[in-house]
Amino acid sequence: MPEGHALHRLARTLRPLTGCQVRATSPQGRFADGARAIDARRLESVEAFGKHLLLGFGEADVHIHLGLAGSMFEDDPAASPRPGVRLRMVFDEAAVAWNLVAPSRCELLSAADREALLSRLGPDPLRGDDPTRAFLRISGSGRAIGELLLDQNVIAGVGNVLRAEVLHRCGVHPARPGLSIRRAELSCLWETLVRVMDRATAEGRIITVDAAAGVARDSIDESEGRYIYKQERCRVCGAEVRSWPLGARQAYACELCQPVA
DNA sequence: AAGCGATGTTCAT
DNA sequence: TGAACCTCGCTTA
Repeated sequence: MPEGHALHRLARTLRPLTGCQVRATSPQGRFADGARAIDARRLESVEAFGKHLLLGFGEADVHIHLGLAGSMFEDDPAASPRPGVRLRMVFDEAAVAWNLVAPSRCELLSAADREALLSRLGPDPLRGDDPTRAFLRISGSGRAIGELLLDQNVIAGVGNVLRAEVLHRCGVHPARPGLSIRRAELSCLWETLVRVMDRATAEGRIITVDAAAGVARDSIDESEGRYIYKQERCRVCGAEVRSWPLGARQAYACELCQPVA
């Protein structure tokens, strides 16, 4: 289940296929027209912006958003795809096939559509973007920082796990209004996002707790690799973690490490 | 076998 | 503010 790092990781994996010709189909049928439109074209570009993946095929981009349940996986070009595959792209020159399952979005975008999408997204910590715009949005808003972080137009790529972990790392309570967040806290939030998301892109999962001495990082269980998300107790101070709905998702906070004032 | 939640978003009310 | 949607895996029976 993908936050921004998963899409950037996917983009990194797919990018070497640039230049290859595609055979595109929609076994499930719901992207039949789109598959026909890109069939036999060459993949020209692969880019991730926040949680959005854009595959350039000539004049149109395929726009993929995995949503909550979507995934992409690789298999053998000779394998018969399962019926639920929305888009299957076979790259014969690379002897590989890529399958898209259960996306919330899979559509063709014109250049204008692409521009419209990108212009509304906030800066992306994984693209080396300048955070100034995000800082201004937050400083000027009375909405809770926990809501603002999930707003893709404020910062692109942050999901519920990153929200919880980054606010905790920086000692910022999710319910504090954006305009109460101090400059140093804004910088901390952005720098922590960059660091955690870079690492998550490399490792394929969001692990924020450092490995103990002598413990191989690979052996850290995902649920134990986080300070607060879905934890019963804060992994820094041991206090009970409070959890409540905020901005349509469940927020988590340690009221000792993240004072409301 | 059935139900529910999940790292997400959009649309309807 | 809430429901719908996409799929899968985990829990519950």
